[in-house]
Formats: sequence, C-alpha cells, structure tokens
Amino acid sequence: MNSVPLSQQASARPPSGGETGLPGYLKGLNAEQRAAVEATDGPVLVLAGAGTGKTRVLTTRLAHILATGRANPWEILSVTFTNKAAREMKERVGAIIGEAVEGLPWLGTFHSIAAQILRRHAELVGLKPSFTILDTDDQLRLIKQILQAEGIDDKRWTPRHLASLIDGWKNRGIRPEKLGEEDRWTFADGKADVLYRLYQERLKVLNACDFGDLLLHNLTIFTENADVLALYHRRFRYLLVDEYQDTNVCQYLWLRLLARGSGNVCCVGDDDQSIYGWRGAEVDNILRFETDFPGATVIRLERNYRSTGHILGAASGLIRSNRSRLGKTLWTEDDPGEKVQVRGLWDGDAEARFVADEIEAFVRSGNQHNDIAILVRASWQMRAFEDRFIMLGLPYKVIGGPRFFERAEVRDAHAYMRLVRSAEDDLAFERIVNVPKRGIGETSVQKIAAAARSAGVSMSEMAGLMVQTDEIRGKARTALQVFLRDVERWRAQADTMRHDELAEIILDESGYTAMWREDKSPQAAGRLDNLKELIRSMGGFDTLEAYLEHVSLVADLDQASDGDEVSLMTLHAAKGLEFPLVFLPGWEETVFPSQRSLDEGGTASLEEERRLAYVGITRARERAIISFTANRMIFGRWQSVLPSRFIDELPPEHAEAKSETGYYDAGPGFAGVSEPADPFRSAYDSPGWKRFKAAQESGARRDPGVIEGKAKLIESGDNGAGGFKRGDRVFHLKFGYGRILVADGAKLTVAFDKAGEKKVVSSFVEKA
DNA sequence: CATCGATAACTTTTT
DNA sequence: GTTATCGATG
Repeated sequence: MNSVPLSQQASARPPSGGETGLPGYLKGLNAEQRAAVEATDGPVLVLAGAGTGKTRVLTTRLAHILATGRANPWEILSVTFTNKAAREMKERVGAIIGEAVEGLPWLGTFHSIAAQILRRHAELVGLKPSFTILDTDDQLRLIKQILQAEGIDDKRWTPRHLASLIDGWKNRGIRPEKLGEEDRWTFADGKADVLYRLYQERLKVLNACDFGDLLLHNLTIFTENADVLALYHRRFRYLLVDEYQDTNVCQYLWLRLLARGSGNVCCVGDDDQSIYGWRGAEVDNILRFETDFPGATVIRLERNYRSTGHILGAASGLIRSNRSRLGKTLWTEDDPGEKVQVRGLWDGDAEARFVADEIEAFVRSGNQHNDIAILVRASWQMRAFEDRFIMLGLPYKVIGGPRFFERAEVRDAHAYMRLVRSAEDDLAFERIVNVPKRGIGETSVQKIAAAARSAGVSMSEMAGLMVQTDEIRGKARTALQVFLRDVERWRAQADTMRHDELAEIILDESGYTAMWREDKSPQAAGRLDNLKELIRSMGGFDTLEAYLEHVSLVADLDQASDGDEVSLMTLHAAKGLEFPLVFLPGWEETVFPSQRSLDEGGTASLEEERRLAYVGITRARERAIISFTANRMIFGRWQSVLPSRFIDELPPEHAEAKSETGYYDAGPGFAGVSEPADPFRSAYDSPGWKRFKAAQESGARRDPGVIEGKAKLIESGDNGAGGFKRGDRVFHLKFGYGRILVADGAKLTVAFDKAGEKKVVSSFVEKA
C-alpha cells in the first residue's frame, strides 16, 4: 500500500561487521540490535527510536528464533498494526530465511489475527463462523436505525457520536453490561447502556460484528473458555508485537492473556512516536511495560542510521518538552548536515509557491521527485499544494487519502455481492434496492424494514412476501419484483460461475454500470475505472468470501508506486517512511497543534501533537524545511494565525530561520534572535500592513479584474501549442469538464463547469 | 418518488 | 470552501 520504493524505506545501515562464525543474519547488527535479537526468552521491551533499525531487528529476531529451532513457523504470533508492516515483515523474513513464508500463518495485523481466531470459535459469542465484518458506514446506518427506533433525536445525538463512544468502550474492553454508571449519561440522557446493548443485539441478529468486536469477542472467548485459551497457550511459543505504543487497552489485555502461556513476549515500540491516542491507543501500555511484565529486559536502540545530526538535534530538542516519556537520546555518527530550516510566509498560497520553488530547485540540482515528501497535519492542507503542482505540472502523488474500498461505488458493488451471497444481509439490501434508481423509495423501504423486523425475518424475505400483497403498489411493486427476481437469478449462477465473472454480470444486469456511464459528473469516469479495478482485484482471490474478508480487513489496495513523484501525505501516514527532503508546512497554532488538541484533552493531547511533530522531523534524512504562514483560510474564512509553539521549542543550534523577503525574520523568541520590540508581530497585527500585503501578494489571484485583463491580452495572441486552443472543450481528472479561455503554450487557463477558473498544464487535460 | 435548491455543519488523524 | 441533509416543487 502506498509504498515508496524499498530503497527509501526505513533501513538500517549498520557498520559492516567483522565477526566470523556467526550466522549471516546477525552480521552487521550493532551491539544493542544484536542483544534485542538474541534475548529470545521472557518478556522483552525494545525501545526503538526513529531510524534505529527497528524493522530489521524485528525480522532478524523472527529469523533467529526459526533458524535456531526454538519454534516452528506456526508457533510464533507476530502482530502489527498495518497490513503494510505485516507484508514488509513477511517479505524481509522470507529474504533472510530464504524460503516462502506462507508458513507464518500467525503473522498479521491485530484485526486480521483476531478475525481468524474469532471465525474458529464464533459460536462461543453467539455468531456463526460466516459472520460479516461491518465497516464504519454500515455501523453508522445501523446506529441511526436504532436511534430512530428508540425515538431519539438523531440531530441532537448523532449516530456518529454514539459510534465513537461505542468504539471507545470497545477499545477499552468494556462490554454493555460492564458499562459504568457515569458512562451511561454520556449519551441521550442516560440511555447509552441501553443503546449499546441494542446495537450489540442487532449485530448478533445480523450475524455481524464491527471492528472493535473482533478483539473484544476474542477477549470474551478467552476469559470465559479456559480450554480455548489453553489451546492458544500451547500453540504460541513466541509473541512479537510491533508498534507497541499504539496498542489500546483491549489489545493489551488480549496480549497479556496470550502471553501468559509461554511468557515469551517481545514488544517493540517507541513512546515518542505514539500518535494514535485519539483512537484509543494508550501510551501508558508501553510506559508501564516493566511493571506489567516483571523481570522484563529493556533494550534501547538509540543509534540512528537515518538522519543528519542537526535533524536529530532539532527533533530531540523538541520532544524534550514532553513530560510523559521513557526518555531516549538518539545519536548518529553521520555529519551534522544542514540545520533545519524555518520559513515564514504570508499565506497558504505563498507557502505552496515556496515549497514548489524549493522542489524545483532541488530537482534541478540532480535529485528525484521521489526523494521529497510534504507532510501535513490534516488532509485539507493538501489542496493548496495540489493546486499549485497541477498548475506547474509538477508530478505528485497523494499517499493515504480517500480509500479505495470505502468509495461509494465500491461499497455498492460489495453490497450487491453480499446480498447475492446471503439473503439475510439487510444492510446490503437496504443499500442497493434503489441503486440505481428503480422507483423504490424511502417509504417502501421503511415499510419493508418495519414488517421484516416485527416478523423476525430478513428484508429480502419480507419483500418477497409483500410484492404478492397490496402492501406495495404500482411502480415500486413491479420494480421490486424485477429486482428480487434478478437477485434470485444471480444467486443461482453463483454456484457455477467464477465470482469475478459473476460480479461483472451483476453490475451490468443491475444497471449499476450503466448508471455511472450515463452520469456526466467529473468523477464518473473514475468510478467506472474503480469498478473495473474491483473486478480485477477479485480475480486474485479463490472465493468471494476470501475476497470480502480481505476488503474488510485491509484498508487499501496496493498503489502502483512507479513514477517519479513528490509524496504528499499526512503526518500519520508518514510514520515508518523516510525521505532525503521533507517539507513540514502549516506549523501554526490552531493548525498544528490542532485546534481540537488545544480545546480538549489537556496536556496529553498536546504532547501527542508534539510527538507528531517529532515523527515529522525524523522522517527527513538530509533536509527538513518547516514553514508557517501569517494568514490561513480556515472554513473558508481568512484568519491571521501565529507560528506554532513547536517552532519556539526547536533548539536554535539545530534550526535556523531563513528569510528572503525581509518582512519576516524570526518568530517570537525563535532561534535566540531576541527582538525585544517584536517588530514582526506588531507589523503583522497592523491592519495597514495587512491591506498592503494583501494587495501586493495576492492581487492577481483575488482580484478578478486583473485576471481578466491579462487573459484578454493573451487571448488575442490566440492559440498555443499542444493542439489546444481557446474555446476547446477539455476534460480534467480532478476538475472535470471545462472550456479553454487562454492557451499559452502548454499553460492553459480553463473555465471548468464545476471547479471554476483554473490554470493547468495541457498534459493534465484531454480533449472532451 | 425524484429533483433541485437552500442551509447548516463541518474537517484531524484510521485498523 | 465543501459536502450532507432537508424541504419544497414537479
């Protein structure tokens, strides 16, 4: 997923070892790394700082246990957080051992392993082994239905809110009956426990569970069935946990139960890189490790093989402001390199221009776009960069972003398949009875739902009954008849046909593909491509079940990682990656640290923001460039903003403010530049200055008169190269259809139907 | 029952 | 600035 070529991924570059008589895989590890590999028995905590060769230690350790015959591949439980990490580990262990690692059946993410276990013992928690795993979307719709059924105002108490509460409880291992008195009152005037229970009951009826249930059900099974737990105690002789700082309470309890068997549990992590507190991760888990597992060996990896001295110095200085941490001191033998740069800009557009200019200069001096990443706090910040890059024709890719399996068209297609596979799947039924529009409206669906629920049968079944009565009339009735008959037919075909072929037929015959083909919106083409991609990726699985399991546990499809492109992503998505040049824009109070972290959560959440900053800086190998602006458009409104406190916390000896324009020199107190009068601040606050800068900086963009003036001038020069000329209709992947206003060589000014007037490079559009 | 327009609510971060 | 939702109209 989203990967950068291997050469760019975290990789230790230890000194070449001169040891002889050692197994090859141990050579080249430094003393601490080797200790971490060889401490196989008992509880071990490896505190692996950024860039200290964590993945290498983990994979070598696994290889070591196998190579020394301490355990068979199926006796090792290795858990990671992301599928990417799991995949990488499989690959690297395979490379060391030199054979296929299909034999590591218990290497995977927490969720995929929990799902595996749950499928084997589903009956113990009242599910059938074929249970479906709901995604957030299904979950929300289910909760909404429950709220409506209970007569709760779903505006005042949003499904989203309840979903996040339930999620939080599950993360902490709390089942409905154990919900505390005070938690009850967190939602709908004391009804929280009732709603939580109803939700769980409804899941059971649907033979489904949500993400949090995967682990929570495991916990229930283990605590209530000693024999089952004993089975896994016997099975797992070694436990290996990656990114331990990201575990939540439920995952921690799960691990503790399993570790009670062999006692050989090795957790690798970095408390300074704990950035998932908002979804239940407990830094405490790693901070408490030594008390939780008495007699634990703790090994610190502090030698960094990734970044220059200044980058490490800046990052270390920053993270020192955090109070709750175990404390590590990263060091390197590399050059100090160049200081971390800090740049102040006027607004977001200026920042994007600055970054793009720096990128072009960097590439001109012989570097690759692939060597560069821009890391932002939140995805809305990406827009300014994308706009600029599109205009310049600068190649870039967004890592993370909207995910394939969560796209509406993909989920619709899945719903069709789910319904064909199982008539019981009410959520799937509801989702697509009327997609594409068949004339079966809200009222009909509600009628079916109500009747089905009171009769205790599935909606499909109830619909089948109702078309034979006068319950539903007219257009809706015939449409429903046709729909049910179609589903029946597909279901009959399912036995004799490959599942990907069938999927194609379903999408065709249901009119779903046609719906998008007739859609003229800019995204329609992309959606059709996604459907094609979906069919293609289904082909890679033996059964429909295997495919559906995959999509519910894997967040994304592998992105083709070819092409020389700048990477644009959030700080969260950047964890584990590294780049020679890293841009860290948007370092302003309320943006980073985010408003939310300032409003709620107190010190803990501010410290998490700081860790995020730390993660950002430590992604850089050679250069890190931090920037902030004086004005930022937030919610479509211009606000003047202050430089982030994190900038003040950078040690002056490792960071420097660079300024060319002269209107900004240094942030308040930054870099030891003491400016008692603080001219910068006062200048910024002066309205006159603002008006002046606003006029000067952004006149061209914000004043339509200027643009038109320029446009007219060039227009008279008429057509440009590339076969595009004024008046041509064009299509752009992001902006949709539009008409060319100005063609100036490869630079086009296009009035897009939806997106408005944009400047783009001709290679980004095609004739419509 | 569907379509269009207005309005309100909103943005972290994701297995 | 956008996207989801709601209400009035065809």
